Amino acid sequence: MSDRMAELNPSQKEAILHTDGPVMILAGAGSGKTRTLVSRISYLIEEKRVSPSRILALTFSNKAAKEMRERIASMISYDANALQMTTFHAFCSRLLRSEANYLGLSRNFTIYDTSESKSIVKTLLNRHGISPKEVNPYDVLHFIDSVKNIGYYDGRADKSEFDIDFSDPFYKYYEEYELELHKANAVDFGGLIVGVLKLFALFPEVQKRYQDRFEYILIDEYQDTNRAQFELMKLLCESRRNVCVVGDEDQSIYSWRGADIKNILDMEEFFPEVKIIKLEQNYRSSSTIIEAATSVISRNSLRKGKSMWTENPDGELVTIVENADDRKESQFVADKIVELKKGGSPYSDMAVFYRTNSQSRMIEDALRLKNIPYRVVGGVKFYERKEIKDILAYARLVVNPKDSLALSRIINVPARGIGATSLRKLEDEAVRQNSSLLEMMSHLSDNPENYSHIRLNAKIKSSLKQLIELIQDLQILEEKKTPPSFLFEKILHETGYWDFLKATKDYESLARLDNLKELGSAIKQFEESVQDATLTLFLESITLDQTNEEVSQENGEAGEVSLMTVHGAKGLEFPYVFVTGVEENVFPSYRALDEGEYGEEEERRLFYVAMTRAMKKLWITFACGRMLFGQIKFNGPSRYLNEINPKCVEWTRTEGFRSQSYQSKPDWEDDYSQESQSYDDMPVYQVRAPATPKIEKKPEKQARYPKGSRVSHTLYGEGTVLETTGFGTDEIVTIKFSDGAKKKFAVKYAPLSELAH
DNA sequence: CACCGTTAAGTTTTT
DNA sequence: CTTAACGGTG
Repeated sequence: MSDRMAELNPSQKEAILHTDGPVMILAGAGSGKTRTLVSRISYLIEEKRVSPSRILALTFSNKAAKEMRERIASMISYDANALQMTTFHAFCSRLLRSEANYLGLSRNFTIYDTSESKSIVKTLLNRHGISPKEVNPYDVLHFIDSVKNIGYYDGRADKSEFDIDFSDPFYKYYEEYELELHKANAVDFGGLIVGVLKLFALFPEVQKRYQDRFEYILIDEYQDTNRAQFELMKLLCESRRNVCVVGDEDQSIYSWRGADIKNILDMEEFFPEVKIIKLEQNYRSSSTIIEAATSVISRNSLRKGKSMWTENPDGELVTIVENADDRKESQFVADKIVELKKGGSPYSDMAVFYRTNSQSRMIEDALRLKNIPYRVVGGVKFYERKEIKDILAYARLVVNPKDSLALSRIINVPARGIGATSLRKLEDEAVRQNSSLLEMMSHLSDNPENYSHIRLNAKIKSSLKQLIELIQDLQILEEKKTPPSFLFEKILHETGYWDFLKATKDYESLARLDNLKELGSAIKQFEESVQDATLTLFLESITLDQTNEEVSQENGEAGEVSLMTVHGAKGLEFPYVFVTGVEENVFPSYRALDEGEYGEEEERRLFYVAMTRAMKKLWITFACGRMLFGQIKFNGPSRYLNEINPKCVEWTRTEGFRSQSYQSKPDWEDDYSQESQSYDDMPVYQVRAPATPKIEKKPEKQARYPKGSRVSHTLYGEGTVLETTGFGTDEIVTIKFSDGAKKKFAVKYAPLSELAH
């Protein structure tokens, strides 16, 4: 007991000892949140003698769940496995499987991921004769998703409580979509949560069972929960009200998935007796980094207001590095890593962050060139590869014969002569009969005489029969609890998939064979690590936990540099951090900027998360030109760079700029007095003219760079304008540079300046 | 029905 | 740069 408390500050202790009744812990970045949570759980178990099986800890991400589970295991002597510590989605999935019959599901239901949901929406639209160009499937899917995120489900009694336009044509698609999923014995991500809400509402005795079971409930990453999850929490803790939520509104970065800041604000409304504890002391970062991050986040208006402080030393300045292009940027990062390594720091102390997964490629190239070991966290979409999805579709069909989406995916893979036209005929017939595709097909196969209206040639009929028999064989084996790995091998070979890949002897097919072998070992590994490993559970783990168990070959003491998106970095910390691609339209992303102020604030929180991962030293890099969609774009430095308290940063530039006239360093020193204590009220200084000017310039009738002008370009040097079209923001110029190269630019984006004649 | 090549467009983040 | 979608040919 004394051990556990010795290193904790008073607020942390309070958070641990205040076990009964609702508690909300507002924990700033690096304030020892996980340590506090873990100590709280072990205190409950060891001091308050609460059985581990009666504690439920829900997190948002698998990573967080895993980390907490490991830390708990090392802290308590009890069996940590009895502890329910999972993500909301995994918890709900398991709950729904064991109570499936109540909702008319089978316990082998399939979980559809986003791309599968999208396919369903597409077929629905198609059925209405609507092309994806007329109605964007994403918009429909987004509507459906938001309906579920606020906790609505079809047939809810308190309909009017929900801000949904029930006459919206999209609502009709929602209803059809739900029906379609139900027919397929499938549930999507949102449906997992809402399914439990519905179950509890319809069957109070079931709710009671779970209420009684969990004496203490903890919720981590509370700022990322949506309304549906909030309601789930309420339903679970209703009787005892022993709920502890931990979050930080400044790190809320999932509003696009329905995360609702209201969950933090409403906590007091629903639990008036809630004890609010703030953890504001940061133990992670240097004081300079804290100050830099605070100066950025304080510009957000949507926050409860928390003041972070630290006793840590000042440390080094944050370095902002300007690069000519994304390649130079990656090279800078690689060079710096080499330098740090020479200085004695292990690779595992360093991390490189980026906004989007696609940005990792160039960084990987640069690291590989210098033989720097690295691991990409999250990014690799192993389970999104065609061959993997194909084989898994077979597996899904075996487990859940109603999964018509899976069947239509593999009906002609490998090629069986059943093309789009035949498939359409079969699907139409299944819809007509209101049965699943597989069910209809096996009727057809058994009694072909009843299906003379479907014109299919003999070859197709026989290959259908073969396919159905294979699936039925596999189903029998599956029911007999045959090990998943055996089923996998059988699928791979008896479908002819393996031979079909083997026959095509190109480089790509070889890689696919390798991937399938890897899938095989993943299944083996799953079998060994989970008791009662079924194919259903394996498939579930794939959709719900995409954090591939990266086969990290430990590189002795030095470890590996970690590469990940900023979203993936949440909850982690590293002594040396590089935040890359900090440019307008990248970070903040152009997509978020479309959403206006709300999107801008969310990206700012994301940037704040990125900065606060760093312990000792933080580099923020941006590239002047970046390859995007196969084109070089000039976005200019991110607006957030201007928001960092200039006292905390130093600016540098790497080589590679052709033009000497280009000046980027702000002249802050002049306007920004050293003695100024409060920078919050200071205006935002321009690094240079922003790429997309906020203030509309009065429309110029004349082109800025008429034909024949002499101009200078940051990257390509000096040149002459050959042709000019448009004016104002639409102005396009074609420039011939001194080295003879001709290039076309949008004046709005290109870093051009005029040269005197 | 299968297999090219061409063209157009692009959610960014994750359960 | 990627991928989906389309159109033409065998």
